Amino acid sequence: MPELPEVETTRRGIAPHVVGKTIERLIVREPRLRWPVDPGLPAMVAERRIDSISRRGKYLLFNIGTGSLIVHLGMSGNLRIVDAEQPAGTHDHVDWRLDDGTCLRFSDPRRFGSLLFASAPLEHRLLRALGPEPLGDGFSGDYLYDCCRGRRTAIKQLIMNARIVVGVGNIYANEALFRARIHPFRAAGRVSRERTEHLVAAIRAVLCDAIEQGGTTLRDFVGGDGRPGYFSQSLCVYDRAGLACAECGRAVRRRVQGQRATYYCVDCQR
DNA sequence: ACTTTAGCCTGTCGGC
DNA sequence: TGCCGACAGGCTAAAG
Repeated sequence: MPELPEVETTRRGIAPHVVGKTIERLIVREPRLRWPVDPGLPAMVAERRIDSISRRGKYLLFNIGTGSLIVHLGMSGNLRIVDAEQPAGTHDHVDWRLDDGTCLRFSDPRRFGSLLFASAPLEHRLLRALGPEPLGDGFSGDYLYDCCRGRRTAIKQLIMNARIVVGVGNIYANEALFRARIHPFRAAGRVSRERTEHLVAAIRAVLCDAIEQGGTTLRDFVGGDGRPGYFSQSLCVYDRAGLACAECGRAVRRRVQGQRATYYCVDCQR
């Protein structure tokens, strides 16, 4: 499941193979993604040089002279460098054919991913209202504390809200709350100033650790080089219902919160 | 203004 | 062996 560390791992994996090269042809085999891919998109990017690949939250931006090609991996998407001769499989929806023969392939079984073009990507409807980057200066204990004021929503749901902070999905929200020893169901407005500081530090730490380990592979995530991520081995609570908490030994609890699984330690998290 | 819910998709897995 | 329902989940839009 691509969250920020997986997207960043992908970015780092593919950048050396595509930056500085020119898109000879963009092949869209399946336009039915999260939003239908604009039929005019291949023409808009053809013959353009990829100057850089940047990331905003979970979006990857292929910066070409006239704007950016925006890619979101959804929950099952991946981008890989493949041999152009390799036949496309059922879920290989898009190919970037580059001028030196390199082929970048977008594969996404569940088709929750997206592919769009914007001349000013940060002003695009989907990116405009995003909160600060969790690893940037805009995300601080003060900021998060301000966001929590008067909110009755659970702290876990608040940190997963991309308008508050980007890139924190279910896995890392669970892990960060465990590290910060905060109960996921606690009302955001009842988290102390000191604890929001800890939470910010925990979110940063868990994301950095995951990036260092190439992301988390649960079933099918692979980076741009096709290798899985190893952070799964470092998970303390996620997907560990019934197993012993690494801190106190008590069984990790699983509860459904807002349609998604929440894992936590009843003793360690308050 | 905030909070909740439905919906988009398909592969995988447990139960029968 | 095969069928079926539940589950996985980021994100938006609409409803409450």
